[in-house]
Amino acid sequence: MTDRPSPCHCRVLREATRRTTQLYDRHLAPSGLRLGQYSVLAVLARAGPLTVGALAEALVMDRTATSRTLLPLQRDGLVGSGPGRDGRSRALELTPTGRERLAAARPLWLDAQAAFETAYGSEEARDLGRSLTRVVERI
Amino acid sequence: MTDRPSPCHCRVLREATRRTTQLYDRHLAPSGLRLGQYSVLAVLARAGPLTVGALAEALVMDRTATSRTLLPLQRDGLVGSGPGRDGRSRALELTPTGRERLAAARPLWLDAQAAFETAYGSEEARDLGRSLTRVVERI
DNA sequence: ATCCAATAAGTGCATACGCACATATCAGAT
DNA sequence: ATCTGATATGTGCGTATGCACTTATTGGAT
Repeated sequence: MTDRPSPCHCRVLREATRRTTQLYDRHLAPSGLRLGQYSVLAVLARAGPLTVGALAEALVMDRTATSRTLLPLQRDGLVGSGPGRDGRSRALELTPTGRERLAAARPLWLDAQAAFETAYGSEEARDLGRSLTRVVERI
Repeated sequence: MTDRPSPCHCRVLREATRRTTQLYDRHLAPSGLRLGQYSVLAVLARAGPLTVGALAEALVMDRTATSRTLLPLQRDGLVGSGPGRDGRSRALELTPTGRERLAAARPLWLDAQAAFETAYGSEEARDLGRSLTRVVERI
């Protein structure tokens, strides 16, 4: 019995993520936000003013990628940046417009979340979430 | 008790995928391949000549995204395309160079796969793979 | 006061991803 | 032979992602 190596963990992660992102993006489309942008706004709404680095850490994202993800959000006036405590850092926070857009998008996100759980199973979804959180902690 | 909605399934998927992709890409770096490119070559090596559409389906990827993912691989001579049975379709297959690169990258991929399993747990990794496969099937 | 390692962020470059739309081809109905 | 709906692919556009490298500040050591 020649042990075949297990299927690529990274590949199946990416495949599941592509499918799931499409589902969420379809639901969020009327809000004009993508899932990634919704996540940024949600973090800023909950965790108050953040530096780029802190936001990146919260999103488990590269700092420079976060920086660029912010560009369209700042361009559209959803996120504003004031001076940080340093001359180095910026303090990012939602604008009033940003709060409105987030509020408008939230029911759509809830729909997407519900659609995922209906299709996949609520229990299983909870377990999957725990498993993925462990991936972030350990990898 | 106000039921807070569960954490965003899509967000945690994306976060885990970002981390994991970085791990695999670091391991694969000496081969000059990214994990996504390695996946393309691996599918073509196993499933013989494929059309763009069939490759996209195998990778659970949008057709047009697949098309563009192929560009650097074709530019670098790792994937070749002959005429398909139709005048419409192309038949994609590995070039000899592509087979060499894939063979060279495979031990690096095995390292990455092993690193993931060591950090995350082999059993848990297998379960996670099954869960993610179900996501692809159901979402 | 000056210098330097550490910190926060931005740039250049390349790949990754998908939607809306356009183009080419084919297979079957007429 | 022709028309038409289906099929296979490509393009324009915009966002997503991260590495290597650079710039600006800062806090402390001298």
